[in-house]
Amino acid sequence: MAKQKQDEGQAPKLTINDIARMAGVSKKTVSRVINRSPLLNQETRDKVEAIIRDTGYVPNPQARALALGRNFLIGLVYDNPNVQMILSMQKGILEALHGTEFELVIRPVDRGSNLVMDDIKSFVTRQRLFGVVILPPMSENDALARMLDEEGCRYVRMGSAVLDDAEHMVASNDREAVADAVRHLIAQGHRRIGLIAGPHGFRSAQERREGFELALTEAGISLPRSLVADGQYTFESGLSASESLLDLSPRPTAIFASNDEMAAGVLYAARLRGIAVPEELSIIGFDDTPVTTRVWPPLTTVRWPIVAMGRAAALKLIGTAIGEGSEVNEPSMFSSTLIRRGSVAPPATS
Amino acid sequence: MAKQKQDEGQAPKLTINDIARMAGVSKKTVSRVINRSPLLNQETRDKVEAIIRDTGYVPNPQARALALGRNFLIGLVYDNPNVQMILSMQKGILEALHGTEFELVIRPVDRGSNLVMDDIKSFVTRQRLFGVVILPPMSENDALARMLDEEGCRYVRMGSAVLDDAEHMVASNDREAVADAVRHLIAQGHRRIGLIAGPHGFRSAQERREGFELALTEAGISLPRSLVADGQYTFESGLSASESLLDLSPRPTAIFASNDEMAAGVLYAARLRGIAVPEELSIIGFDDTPVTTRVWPPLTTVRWPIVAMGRAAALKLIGTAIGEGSEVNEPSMFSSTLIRRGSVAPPATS
DNA sequence: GCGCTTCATGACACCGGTGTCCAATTGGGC
DNA sequence: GCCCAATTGGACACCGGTGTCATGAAGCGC
Repeated sequence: MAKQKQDEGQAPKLTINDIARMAGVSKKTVSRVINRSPLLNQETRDKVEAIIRDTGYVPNPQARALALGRNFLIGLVYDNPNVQMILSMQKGILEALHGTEFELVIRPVDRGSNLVMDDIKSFVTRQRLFGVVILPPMSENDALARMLDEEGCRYVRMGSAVLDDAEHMVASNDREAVADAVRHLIAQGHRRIGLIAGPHGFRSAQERREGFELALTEAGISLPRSLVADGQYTFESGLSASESLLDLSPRPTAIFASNDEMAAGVLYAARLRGIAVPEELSIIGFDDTPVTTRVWPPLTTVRWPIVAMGRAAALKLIGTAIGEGSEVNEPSMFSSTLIRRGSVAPPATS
Repeated sequence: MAKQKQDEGQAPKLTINDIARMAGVSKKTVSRVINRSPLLNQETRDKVEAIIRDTGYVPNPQARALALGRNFLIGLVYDNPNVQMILSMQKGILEALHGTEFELVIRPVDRGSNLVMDDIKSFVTRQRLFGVVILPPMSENDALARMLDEEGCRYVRMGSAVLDDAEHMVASNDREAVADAVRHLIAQGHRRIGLIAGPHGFRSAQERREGFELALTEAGISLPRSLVADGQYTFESGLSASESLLDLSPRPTAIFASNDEMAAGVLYAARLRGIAVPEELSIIGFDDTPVTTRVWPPLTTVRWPIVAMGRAAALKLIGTAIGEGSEVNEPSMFSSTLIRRGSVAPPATS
C-alpha cells in the first residue's frame, strides 16, 4: 500500500556526488563549501549553497565520522544517583546542541567499579566522541581527566567548585551558597544549627560543609560534633541521620541538609516525632528539586542553575567547533540563590 | 605529521587489516569472523578469534556504520514531561544495551510543534539509527509509526495499552491496574470516589479513566460528572483540580489521581483545607515515583515496571540483531501492582 | 583418474565523505 | 605580449569496514 516514491524519497539518497553533478563542480568543491573553506570563489560558493539548500542535502554523518576520525557526538558520563540533576543536565546540554549537528549519547557508569576507566576509555575511543561532559562526583577524578587528555578527547567537568584545571570546569559555588543559607538561619535567630553532611569523597559534600562552617565561624558560633551527622544524599539517609540530631537535648532549632532529599528525610523524621516545622524546627535543603514544593511545609532550599550549567558545558565543548568567538567566554562559574519557602522561621523563644 | 605515541596508542589504531595480516588471512575473512558468518572453517575462526582477543581489537563503529548504512545507535524519542519515567526508561534501556555495541542517543522533541515529524525523520535518517524507542504520548502517534516504517527504521512503542500493532508495542495494562486500585477503595467502603483524569489525548489518561469507571460499574456505583476533574499530570493541575472535588458537598471520601504528581497535589490541597488524610480523605496515585514516600502520609499508588519495560523494549529492538531466539519472546505486556502505603483508610462513618 | 558440486577464502569495488597534491585558470608586473 | 605568482578546481588515495563474485581446494560419484 505504501508506494515507494522515488521522487519524494530522494532526500535520504542524496550524496555529495549528486550535489557536485548538479552544481557542475567536483565533490571536493562541495566539501569545501560544507566545511567553510576560506579559499573558494564566492560565486561558486553561492551556487553550491543554493543547490544544497534547494535539495535539502545533508552530508552523511557516518562518512564524515570515518574520514574525519571524529564523530559529532557528545557523551554524557555520570555515576550520579541524583535523577533530577541528571535530567536537568541532559536538558541543558540538549538545549545547546539543538539545531547543531551534534547528538547526545548518555553513559551511566558504575561508581566504585574499577573497570570504570576502561569503560569510559573504550566509550570515547570507540565512538570517536567529539567530547564528553562529566558529572560529579566522577568529574572530580583527576586520573580520568588525564586519560581523556591522552586520548585527545575534549571534556568538561561539572563541579561544585573550581578545581585545578579551570579550563575544563563549569562550576557552581556551593560553599558560598550554603554559607548564605546558614547566614539566613542565623539572621532569624538560630544558634543551635545541625548539619547533615553529604557522603565522604564528594567534593560537593565537602564544599557545602565548609560553607556551613564558614557562616557559623563568622557569627562566632561554635559547632559541637554532635550537631553534625553524616548522610548519603538519599532520603533514607537523611531520615536516619536526623534521628541523632533530633534526639539531642537541647535539640537544634534548625537543620541544614546538604541536599533536598535528605531535607525531606528530616521533615519526615520531624513529623514522625510530632515536631512542628517550622515552628519548632527550621529546615533548609539544597538543589531545589520538585520535592521541595510537594511536601508540607514547602522547603526553603538553595537553587543552582543546573540547566544553564549544562548548556554552558555543551557550549564550551562545541564552541571551538562552531567557532563562535563570543560564546567562548561563557561564564564557567555559576552562583546559586536561596529560595525561601515555608520551612524556616525564627526559633521558638526558649 | 604529529608524532603520536605509537607504543601506547596502538589499541585505537588497530584495524581489520592489521588483524588480517597477523592472522595471515584476508580482511574479508576477519570480517566474517566478526559477523559470525556461518560459512567459515572452524579452525580459521578460532585462529582469528584468538588474535582478536589477544590484541583487544574492536571494529571501528563509524566504518561499519558507513558500509552497513546503519548505525549501532538506539534512539530514545520522547515528548513526555515526566522526568521520573524518562530516567527509569533510560535506565532500563541502558541495562539491556550494556555489554553490547549499542549506544543510546536521547532525543526529546517538542510536543505540539508541527515540525516534530520532520525532526524525528531527520534524526533517524541522518544518524542511520538502528532503531528507536518511543515514549508516550508520542508513541500513540500512528503517523509517526508509518513514517518510521517507510524509513525502514525499527521501533518500539511504549504504551499504556496494546495498540493495533502489537508487534511494535511494549505495554502496561493501566486499565486493569487502575480498576484494581479503585476496587481496593470500594472494598474499604468508599462509595463517593473522585477522579482526577489525565490530559485529553493521552492514551494512558483514557485507559486509567476507563479502569476507574470499570471498577465503579462493577460495584454498581454511579459516577456523577461532578466527581471527575481534569488534570494535566502536573502537581499544580492536581492541586487545582482537586479544589472543585473538595468543594463538593457531600465531599468525596476518596480520590484517585491519574498520576502521583497530581495525587501529591490532592494531598497538598487537603492539607491547605485541614482535611485529614487518610481519615477524612483517601488518596491513590499512579506511577510509584519517589514523591509518594516523601510526603506525609506516604501515598498508596500503582507501580508499573518502567525499568523492566525499558529493558524489554531495548531487547525487542536489538534482539533480532543479537539473534537470541529465546529473548525474542520477551513479554510485551506488563502488569502493575498496587502499593499500599498510608493514604487509604475506610471512610469516616457519616 | 575425471568432472562435478560444495565449501572456504580472497580480490575488488563500494559506502560517502575528506586530505593531498597537482593542473588549470587568472591576474598583475614588466 | 610574456612570464611568474596566486588562486581555484579536480583527480586520486584514503578512512575501515562490508557485499559481490570469482577462485582454489576438497568431497563425491562415475
